[in-house]
Amino acid sequence: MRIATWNVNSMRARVDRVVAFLERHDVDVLAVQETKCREDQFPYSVFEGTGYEVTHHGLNQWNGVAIISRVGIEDVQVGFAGMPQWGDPAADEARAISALCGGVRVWSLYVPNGRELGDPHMDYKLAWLEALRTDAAGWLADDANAQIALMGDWNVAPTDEDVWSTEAFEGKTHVSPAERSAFFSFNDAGYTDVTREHTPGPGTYTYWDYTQLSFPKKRGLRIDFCLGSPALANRVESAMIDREERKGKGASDHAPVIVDLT
DNA sequence: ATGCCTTCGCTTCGAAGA
Repeated sequence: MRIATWNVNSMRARVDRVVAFLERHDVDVLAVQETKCREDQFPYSVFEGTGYEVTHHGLNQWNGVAIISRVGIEDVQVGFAGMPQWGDPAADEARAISALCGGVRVWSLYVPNGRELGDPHMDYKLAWLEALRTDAAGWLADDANAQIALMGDWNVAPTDEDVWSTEAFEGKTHVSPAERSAFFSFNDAGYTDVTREHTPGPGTYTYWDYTQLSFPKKRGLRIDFCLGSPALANRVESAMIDREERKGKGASDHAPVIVDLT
């Protein structure tokens, strides 16, 4: 089985690329982030006849997460227990959706950006990760053999190797000790990044800013990951980042990450 | 070995992205 995650930066603007990507790589399950649309705006009709089912959660033009699967979509869950809220008045954001796909509990996660160190959005980001970690630890406590894939845009570059320039990111979000600690705390909860050993760095990224020729200049970040429970990690045969998808007109600023399971 | 930012909704510029 082949699973993948991709921050598409608008499903409506990118739907043709998404369908082509699924076909080109023979993907079974795709976790999508930043659909940037409401339910009534999601291009469901494009997926009719492709053999894929879709579940989507979107509230407005921001965020939005979906799962596209041809191996079934069962027991859909929107958000997670204790998920922090944002805004005034505080409200849930569309940053997490989950479904059972071919025996794997697949999560599509869009971790809050953080914006700036010291910004309230950074507190929100850290609280969001902490709440998710607590929940995710509980899922394994309930069933140590569960196959769980925490896939998405984590908005954290876990190591210095995951940033094109540590100097350029001095004092910036995505690389702070607090964010990296929050990311690695998932290891203590029983989840490991299943992609890195198959996509070694340095210079291996999943995101390149649209501005200043970041992609051709190889100025990127590695921030999109699949964290697997022990039972899922044991099934991982390989992983790859589809850099080709970042090229050309109409590309997302993120590249898809693909994981092959036995 | 790719191309100088893109998306959305609408105060057609501003907010958000990272």
